[in-house]
Amino acid sequence: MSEAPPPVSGSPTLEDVARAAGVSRATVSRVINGVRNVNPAIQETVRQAIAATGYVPNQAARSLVTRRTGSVALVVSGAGVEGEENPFPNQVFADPFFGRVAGGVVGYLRPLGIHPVLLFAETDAARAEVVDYLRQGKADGAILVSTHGEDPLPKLLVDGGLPAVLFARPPEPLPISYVDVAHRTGAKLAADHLVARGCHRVATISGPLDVLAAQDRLAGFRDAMAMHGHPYIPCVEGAFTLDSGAAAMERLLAEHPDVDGVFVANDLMAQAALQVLHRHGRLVPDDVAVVGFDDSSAALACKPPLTTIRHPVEDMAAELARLLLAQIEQPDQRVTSVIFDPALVVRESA
Amino acid sequence: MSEAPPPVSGSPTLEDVARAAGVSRATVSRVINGVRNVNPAIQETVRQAIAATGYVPNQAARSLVTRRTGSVALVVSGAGVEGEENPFPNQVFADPFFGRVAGGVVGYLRPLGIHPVLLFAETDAARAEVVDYLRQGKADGAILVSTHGEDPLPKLLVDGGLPAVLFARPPEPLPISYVDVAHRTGAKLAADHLVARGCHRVATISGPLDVLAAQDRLAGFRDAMAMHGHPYIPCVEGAFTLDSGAAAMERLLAEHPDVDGVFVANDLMAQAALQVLHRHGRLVPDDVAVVGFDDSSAALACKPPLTTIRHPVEDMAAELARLLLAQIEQPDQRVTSVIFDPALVVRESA
DNA sequence: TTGAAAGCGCTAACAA
DNA sequence: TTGTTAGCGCTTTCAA
Repeated sequence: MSEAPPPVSGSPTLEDVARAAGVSRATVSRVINGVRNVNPAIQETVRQAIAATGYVPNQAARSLVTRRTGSVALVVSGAGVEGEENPFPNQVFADPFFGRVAGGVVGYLRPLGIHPVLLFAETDAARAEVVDYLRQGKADGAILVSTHGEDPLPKLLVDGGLPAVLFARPPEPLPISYVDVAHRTGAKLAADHLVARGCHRVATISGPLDVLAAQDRLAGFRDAMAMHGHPYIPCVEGAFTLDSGAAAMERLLAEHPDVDGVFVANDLMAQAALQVLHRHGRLVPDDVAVVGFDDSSAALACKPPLTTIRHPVEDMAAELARLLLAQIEQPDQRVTSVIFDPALVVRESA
Repeated sequence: MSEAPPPVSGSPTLEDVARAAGVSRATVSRVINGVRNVNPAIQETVRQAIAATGYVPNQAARSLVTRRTGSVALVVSGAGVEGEENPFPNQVFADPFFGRVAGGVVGYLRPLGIHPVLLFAETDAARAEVVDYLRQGKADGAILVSTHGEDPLPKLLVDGGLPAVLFARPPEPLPISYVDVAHRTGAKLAADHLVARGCHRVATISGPLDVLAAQDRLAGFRDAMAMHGHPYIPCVEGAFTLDSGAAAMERLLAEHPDVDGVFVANDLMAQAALQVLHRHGRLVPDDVAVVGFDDSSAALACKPPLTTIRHPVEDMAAELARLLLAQIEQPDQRVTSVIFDPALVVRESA
C-alpha cells in the first residue's frame, strides 16, 4: 500500500495515475470514461491508482477537447426595461412557479451530475451576456423560463445556433423545442366542472389577450361551454395581476349580477375575484363558484381555497432538461415540443 | 472591410484573430486581457479583427492555463438525512431568506461577470459532489448557506483546502471566513424598544439553545434587560418553528399571566405567539407587545404586522461574495469575518 | 487491447 | 513593445 508519491505541486493528473498504475494516460482515460475494451485486471489496477492518488479529472482540460462543459444554464428571462433598478428580482425566488421549475430541472439533471448555472436576463445587456456565456462555452445550452411573452432572448439564441429550450410556446414561431401545457384542455376541465356543479350563468375573466396562453384558455373555455349548450360566455379581460382581477370581477358583477360561476384565467386574479365577491356579500361557492388556473401558492392562500387547474410543472421542467440534453447531443436534430395535460384540483371555491 | 475569411469550422480562435490583425496570438491575448504595453494603434487593429471575426474567448482553454473558471458555487447546505425523498427542496426557493441571499450574491457578482452555480447539499452524497465539483475546477470557490447548524460541509471544504465562505458563524471553530449578524445587538434593540414602550413584565421565547444564534439572542436580551433594571427575564425555549412558538407562548401565558412584553427569537414563532395571544383575548400591542427577529416574510403576514429585528441580508451576502473572491485571489490569507448590525423595524406589534 | 503522439485554445515566460 | 514557444491536462486518432 505504499506507492504514488504525492505529486510535487497541485493535484494529481492523469499522468500521475498512469505512472502509479504502470500504464499509459490513454488507458487511464479509457477506464475513467468507461470506454470498453479495457482488460478488467488493468481496470482494477487503474482504479486503485486513482484512489491512491486522489485523482480528480480536470474539467477545463476535458472541456477543451470534448467541447462540452457538462453544465447548462437555467435562465430566467423577461422583457425587462433597460437600466432597471433591481438587477436581480428577488421575487423570482419567491415565485413558487420558478421554484417548481428549478425543482424539476434539478431533479432530472442532478442524477446526471449536471448542475445548472443560474442566469438572469432582464435587460438587453444581460441577454447579450447570456449569449456570450454560451458562446464562451461556459455552458452547453440553456433552459429558458420567460416571464414575458415578447422576450427577445429565444430568438437571439436560435440565431446564434446555441442549444436552447423554452418553457412555454414562443409567441412567434421559432425553431426551438419547448414544453407547454394544454391550455384549452385545462379550460375545458374548468368548464366541465362548473357545469357539473350546476352553474348556469357562467362568465370568465381572461388574461391579457396578447398572450398566447390567455387566448388559448379563453378559447378553450368558450368551446367547452358551447359544447355544454352555452354558446356565449361573457368575458372581461384582465392582466394576470391582482388589481386587474379585482377590477374585472367588479365589472363582471356590474354587467352580469346573476353570474353563478366564473372561470378566472389565473390564480392571482381569482384570489382578487374572491375578495370582491366577499365584499359584495356573495358566498363562494354557493352563490358563485370560482375556478382558477395554475395552482400557484395563491390558490391555497385564498379564502376559500381555490379550485384550480394544475400544470405538471416539475414534469414539464424535467422534460425540458431532457430535450435540451438531446439537442446538445444532436444539434441538427429537428426541434421537438411536448404538451402536457393539466389536471383539475378541486378545493372549496367550486 | 473585406478580410478575415470565415474560419473553416467552429468558431474563430485567437489564431484567426491574430492572422486577421497581422499580429501574433500573444498580442491579441494581451489586448483581450487588458495587459498594458500594447501599442494603441495595434490595439485598435486587434479590436477590429475581433469584431470582424466575431471572436469569443474559449473559457476551457483559458481555465486550463489560468486555473480559474471565473465562477463560484452557491451552495444551499444542510444536515439533511441520507436518502431523503425530495432531492431538491422547493421550499428553499420559497424561503425569502434564501432569495435575499441570492439577490445579494448576484448583485455583487454579476457586475464582475461571475454567475453562481446553484448546488444543493442535503445529503452526504450531495456534499461529496460539492467537494468534487470544486476539486474538478468547475468553480473557484463556494458560498455556503447552511440551513442547519451541524452541517458537515464547511469542514469538508476547509479540510480539502477549497476556497469557501459561510453565511453565519460555524458552531465549531473553523478556519473559514464568514459573515454574521450581531445577534446580541439585535436582542438589545428589542429590549430597549420594549422598555421604551413601557413594558414592565417582559419575557422571551428563545430558539433552540444548541444553536449559537439562539444563545446569543437570549443572552443579549437578558443583558440588555438587566441594564434596564430587570435582572431576571423568564424564558421558554422554542425550536424556531410555528408549533413550538405556539406551545411556548401558551406556557408563558400560563406561568406568567401578567406578561406585557415578549421578545420572540424568530418571526415564525412570533407569528404563532400572536395567534395564541389573540385566542386568549390579549390585545397586541396594548395588552402584550411582541417583537420578533429576522424580518422574514412572516413578519408582514402577521396580524398585526410584526415589529422585528432585520438582518441586512443582501449586504451580508454581497460581503460574503467579496470575501470569497478575496480568498480565491489570496488562498493563504488569514480568514476574515464580518459582523453586521441588525436594525429594529417598528410595525404594529410593539 | 494498449501505447504514442497530436492537438484542443489559451496564457505566460522568455527572447528579441 | 512584440513574437516565439512551451506547456496547462485531457481525449482521441492511429499504430502496434
